[in-house]
Amino acid sequence: MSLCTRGAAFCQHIFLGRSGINLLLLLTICGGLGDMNAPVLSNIKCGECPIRHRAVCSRCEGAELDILEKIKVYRSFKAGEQILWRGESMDFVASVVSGVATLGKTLEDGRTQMVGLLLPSDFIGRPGRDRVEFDVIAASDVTLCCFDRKPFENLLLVTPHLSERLVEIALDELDAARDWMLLLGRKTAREKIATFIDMLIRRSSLEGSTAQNDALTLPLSREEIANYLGLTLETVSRQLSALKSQGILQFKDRRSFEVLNPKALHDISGDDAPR
Amino acid sequence: MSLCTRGAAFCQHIFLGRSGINLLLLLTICGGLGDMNAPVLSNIKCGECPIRHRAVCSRCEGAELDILEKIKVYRSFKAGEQILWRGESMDFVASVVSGVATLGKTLEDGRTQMVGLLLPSDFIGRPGRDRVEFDVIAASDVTLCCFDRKPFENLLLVTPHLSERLVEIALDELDAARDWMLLLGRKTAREKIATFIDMLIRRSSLEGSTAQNDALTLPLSREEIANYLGLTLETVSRQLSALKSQGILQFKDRRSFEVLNPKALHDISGDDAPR
DNA sequence: ACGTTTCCTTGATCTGTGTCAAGTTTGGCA
DNA sequence: TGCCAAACTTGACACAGATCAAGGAAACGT
Repeated sequence: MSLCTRGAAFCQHIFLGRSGINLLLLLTICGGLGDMNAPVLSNIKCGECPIRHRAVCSRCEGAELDILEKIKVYRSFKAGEQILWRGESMDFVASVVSGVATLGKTLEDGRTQMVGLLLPSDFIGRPGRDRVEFDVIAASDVTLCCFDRKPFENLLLVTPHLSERLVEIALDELDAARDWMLLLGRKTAREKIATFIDMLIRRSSLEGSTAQNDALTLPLSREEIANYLGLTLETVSRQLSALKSQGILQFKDRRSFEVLNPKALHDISGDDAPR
Repeated sequence: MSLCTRGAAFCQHIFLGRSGINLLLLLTICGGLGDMNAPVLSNIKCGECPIRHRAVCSRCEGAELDILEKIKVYRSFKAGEQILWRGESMDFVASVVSGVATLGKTLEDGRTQMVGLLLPSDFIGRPGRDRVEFDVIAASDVTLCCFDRKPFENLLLVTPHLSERLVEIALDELDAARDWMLLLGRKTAREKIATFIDMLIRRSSLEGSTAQNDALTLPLSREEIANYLGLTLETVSRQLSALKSQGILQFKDRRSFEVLNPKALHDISGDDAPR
């Protein structure tokens, strides 16, 4: 299926610039074949779901959870696959169960800026909006816990636990977006990189996972990091090398590394409290 | 009560070392004299309120409006006055009735980035959060329609028209923040200025006001524009001069100007559709 | 195992915007 | 009315980061 969606993207861009065709294909695929290349993980029981504590459903219990359990569908995407196109109407909302996805905007001439990073437990979609304002792309293999939009919106109306959490999530995103505006507008390349890694540390410590000795993995390629930070991939590479040669980071391979001096890193980031 | 909180914020800033003196003056004015210089406009009847059609109360009618009418208090601030301090607990929420306010974040060394611009009908404050994450400053004389936070939050719980609109507003802000991330991360100085003026045009055409022949007023100083766009004030000045000498803008004085060629301006902005 | 491709690093150079420094205009106030 | 401070403009120069270019290392398909 990943092949198909890519094909769709292709057609779309050639013929329409944006809209109809790929939707049709997407629909066919999802309805018809299911995810052939991207294995459809069988739905995990909500009770055993690894992202339950932070996801949109975190406040729901008992009967509410049973309903969600019934209408949810897991869906997987291969790394690089496009999950949603800008301007497309969005027929589902979802939580990220595993993997990393990016929200991106692009100028006509191809310059792109990432406007959000979706890590496990993050939410895609908004009540009352059916168009996405950006592209959503799987940065790694991604599994989503999807709900058809209409049923989900109906459920929202009668489930305060759900809508409350959703408002919270939206406001958190707004705060994050504003922090990022400060970064994009005023921080140096060095500060940007430090802030980014600092954020990875914070985020990974939140996931009650095995805090395996400060070992971390970059969820993005150099180019994607550049798009997230408003830099070029060369500058990202140089700054990472600088942090490495200063003994602040140590790389095991291109993607995984250890933070030898978290304090120094945070000082460089320019943010105040460790929060 | 606002006086006390301001006092607290004041001490904090003096001791932490960030732009002390003007705060002292500000305190004297606000605390000592009350808002003498900033005349408290007598409350306008909600029915006659100029921002009703877009503000948080826009969906309310009849009984709901009566309640709001009863708990609202107008409050005015002089240009330059600080309305809220970052980290301060926020004991009211408000709609901007007239004037312009800015949301700003500052790095330790004084670099600042504006993360939002509040024009008439825009809303300050969020349900479920009592701390502000940025400074709010009156860019011009400002009048706010304020509600004490607690009563307002209680009202939210029983007034779907209000909470729906509030969610909408939060999501609009999120979209705006993301557009701004693209601007900050990827646009050139020239494109930034063009986008900014383009936004002013759009915003002013929304206010059903007298569309007086494309005459517009910059709501911000050069330095404030620079902070909004992630530039320096010199660059802002140069880019405005460039647009002037290219016959795209014509200035009547430093703040008010006419757009001679809106099409060219929009093309420069790099955004796609005129929306 | 091999070639091919993709991703990453590093170097050399260029350029847009920041920085520093005068001037100039404007508006408020005595 | 004229002075003064604040706001703005303009110029000269510096520099962070972009761009252009070359090469290296890991991943992938055959």
